[in-house]
Amino acid sequence: MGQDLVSRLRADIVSHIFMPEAKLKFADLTKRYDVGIGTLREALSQLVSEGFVTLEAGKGFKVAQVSREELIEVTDHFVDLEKRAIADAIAHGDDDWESHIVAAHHRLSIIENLPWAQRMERHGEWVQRHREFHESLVAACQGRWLFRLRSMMFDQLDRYRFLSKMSLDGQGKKKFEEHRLIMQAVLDRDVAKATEMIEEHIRGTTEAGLKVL
Amino acid sequence: MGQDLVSRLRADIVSHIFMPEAKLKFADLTKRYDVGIGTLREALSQLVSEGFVTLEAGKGFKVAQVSREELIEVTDHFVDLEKRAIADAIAHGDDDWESHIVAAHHRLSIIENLPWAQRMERHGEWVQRHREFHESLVAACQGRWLFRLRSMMFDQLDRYRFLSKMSLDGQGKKKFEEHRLIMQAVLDRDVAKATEMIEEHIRGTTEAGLKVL
DNA sequence: GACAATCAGATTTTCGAAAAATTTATATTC
DNA sequence: GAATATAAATTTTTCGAAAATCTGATTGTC
Repeated sequence: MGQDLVSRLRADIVSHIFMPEAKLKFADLTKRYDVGIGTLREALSQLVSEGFVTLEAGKGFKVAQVSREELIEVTDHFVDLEKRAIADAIAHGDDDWESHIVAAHHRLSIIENLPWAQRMERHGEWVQRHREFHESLVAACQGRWLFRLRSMMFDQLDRYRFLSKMSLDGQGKKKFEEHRLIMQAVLDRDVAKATEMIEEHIRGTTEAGLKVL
Repeated sequence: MGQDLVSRLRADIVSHIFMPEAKLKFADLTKRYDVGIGTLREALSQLVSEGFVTLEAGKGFKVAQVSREELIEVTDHFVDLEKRAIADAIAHGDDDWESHIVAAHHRLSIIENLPWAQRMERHGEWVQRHREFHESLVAACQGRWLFRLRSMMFDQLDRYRFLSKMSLDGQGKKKFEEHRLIMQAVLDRDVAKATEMIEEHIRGTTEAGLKVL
């Protein structure tokens, strides 16, 4: 399915299998993903609007750059949007929303509790479950564009989260504890605490990323 | 060129040539725009990420809905982002930026000074020049994502601007004067006044749109 | 040697035909 | 007559060949 190809491409860009500014040639990609040129082109042009890929007319597709400046800006936008989305979700969330959060957190904690080496092996899964956990927190957000914009920024941060993975080694346990506390604050419907913790959580990761860039 | 097709499609959606929720069939579109299916698909999938079109797997493309709720939400996001972008642009803009604003305003005023009937005839051009004027105001904005997000919301508002066109009949002169005053405030580097005026300018149009929806 | 023109190879872009899927219409059964 | 199954028609989706474009090397000229 098409949407799945977009996700696979994005995942490969996020995990730096395709390095920033690398050329994305159709000849290579059709082999790697076993799809036709047209299908690929459609997926890539979607990633252009998402900001992961750039397209220069006649010169083809390239992986978008990463930079300190962008990381800082994206972090600021994400923190701002995420706080609002969390508040919105806490205001509107029901029992179903709560139980989905608990479930997503459990799935994430299974990987986060693994020994370091194993956790690294399953980094792709971690990214996925981490995304799902954070998304579950704001799933009850009523503002559709608020949700959309914050998800866009979250996806962008995923690229930098991978970079910070290296300088993050010792911090695994700390991040894990933060996830639990954020969940608790959200379930307690404590907007002030939840937003404050989220901000600290995100900015901490960004700090680590800035060290590598 | 591909990008141009995206613009033409967007313009036709904005101007309600394709009504909200209307099905976008390839058979029709290939004739209308005289391009192949693949090219069309690429353009449409870009409009999906922009939020103008929806895609249900296997069921094809449809024009995205419009609603009071969305208009209100998009307005709020746009006002917020535009104010920040204007402040950013005023902080960084140079002489070149200023002169582009004056030029864009002049081009817009040529159409806005036309008698009502003629102005309506050239509504497509007005939309384009109106976009260019507003974009020129924030062109010096350094935050690339701030610029991007605000442009996204501006494009969304274009859909509703068309709706408000009808209930706007008497207000043409007022809007024209507002554009001049906003330009003046920006050129004076008066952030407080510029942001205040922009907000009033936008919310006024949204009010008109809400009457129709 | 510096610069422009030319050409071959590689890459992107476009297109429409074939395959897959969905919807609509028709027939069959209870 | 309603419900289900079958067939036809419509529409979407995929794919790769052909056209257009770009890149880089080679040749020729000043």
